[in-house]
Amino acid sequence: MSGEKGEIYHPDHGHHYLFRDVAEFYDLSSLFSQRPGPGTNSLLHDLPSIDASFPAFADYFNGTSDHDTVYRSVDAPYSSNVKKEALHGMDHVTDGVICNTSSVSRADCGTGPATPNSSMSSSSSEAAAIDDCKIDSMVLKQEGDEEVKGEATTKVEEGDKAKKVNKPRAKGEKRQRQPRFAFMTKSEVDHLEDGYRWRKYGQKAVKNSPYPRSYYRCTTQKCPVKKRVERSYQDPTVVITTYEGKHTHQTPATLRGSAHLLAPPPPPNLPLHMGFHRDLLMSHLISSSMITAPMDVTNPSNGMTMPMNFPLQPPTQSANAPHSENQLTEYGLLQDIVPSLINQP
DNA sequence: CGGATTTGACCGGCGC
DNA sequence: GCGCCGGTCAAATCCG
Repeated sequence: MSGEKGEIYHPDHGHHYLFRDVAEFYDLSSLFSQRPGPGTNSLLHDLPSIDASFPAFADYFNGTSDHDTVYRSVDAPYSSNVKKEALHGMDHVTDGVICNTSSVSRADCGTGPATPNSSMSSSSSEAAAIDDCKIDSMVLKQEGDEEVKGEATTKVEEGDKAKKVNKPRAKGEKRQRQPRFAFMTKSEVDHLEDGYRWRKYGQKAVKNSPYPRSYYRCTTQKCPVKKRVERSYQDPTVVITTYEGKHTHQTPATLRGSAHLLAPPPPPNLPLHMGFHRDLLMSHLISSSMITAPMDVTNPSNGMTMPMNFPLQPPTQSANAPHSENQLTEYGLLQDIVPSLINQP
């Protein structure tokens, strides 16, 4: 494992949680599967910069995960390794995830047809969006879950105040904010295809940013999921996509109008609900992990507000190359990396 | 013509 | 209390 890395960022707290390889990513993603009830999970509560009540990582997409957690904070010095090690005892990463994801990712970012196994590939548009490999990087960003944060939440960040609706509501009734999860993606396209169908319902100018924020709703009936898309004013090449809520349906975008493109169900050894989000995340992860490292470290205005002086593997060759070259080399790198992912123990 | 997008208005929370 | 601002609504418009 070399060179793969990424971040999970908690904007409320201003901390990034780094992972250096895919194994660590899954450890990290496990973090988001921690959905402790009140009074549980004291280990996580002890950690300096992450909320123990994060909803399941996977839940933002299509289901739940069974992972447990390990992570790292950039701000909090890596000395949190102590806790990390303590948390390692909780790990029980699900098997089979990486393998399937990798194949999907390769297909999604390759030039050939997507693998039929991929739920991502089921949407021609999204496949195209990812196929062109405009997505250079990604940061995973957790915005917290007010519903489960409870007392642990002390302050809600700007933009995290999804609380009002114009529809009349019962007296004193507050809108319950759904769990949120945000990606920071280096991409030329604002609205990244993610396998679901979205309807834009609003656009607002963002304070202190020249770029507007767009609001989307999942078009699936009764699905409460929304997402916001905006560009980072610090780095216009970075798109911040924030998901809110949890899809109530299993099948992504292909539900409508493209039944012929529907991917076959995932292999029986994989939970159905793991299909899409895993594919998406990993496709992003893989592309980003190979490309963004040097930029993240050297470019202070790339949309990440945190210093990037974390210990990382040396950049890949593409990492030092200009973006265009990155995009060119990504295919090969991606294909190179896939076997290593598959072979993860 | 139906669905998606645009865009100005409106609502409500929050800070001062 | 007031103004700012994020989020949403909904009519108008666009588009396939």
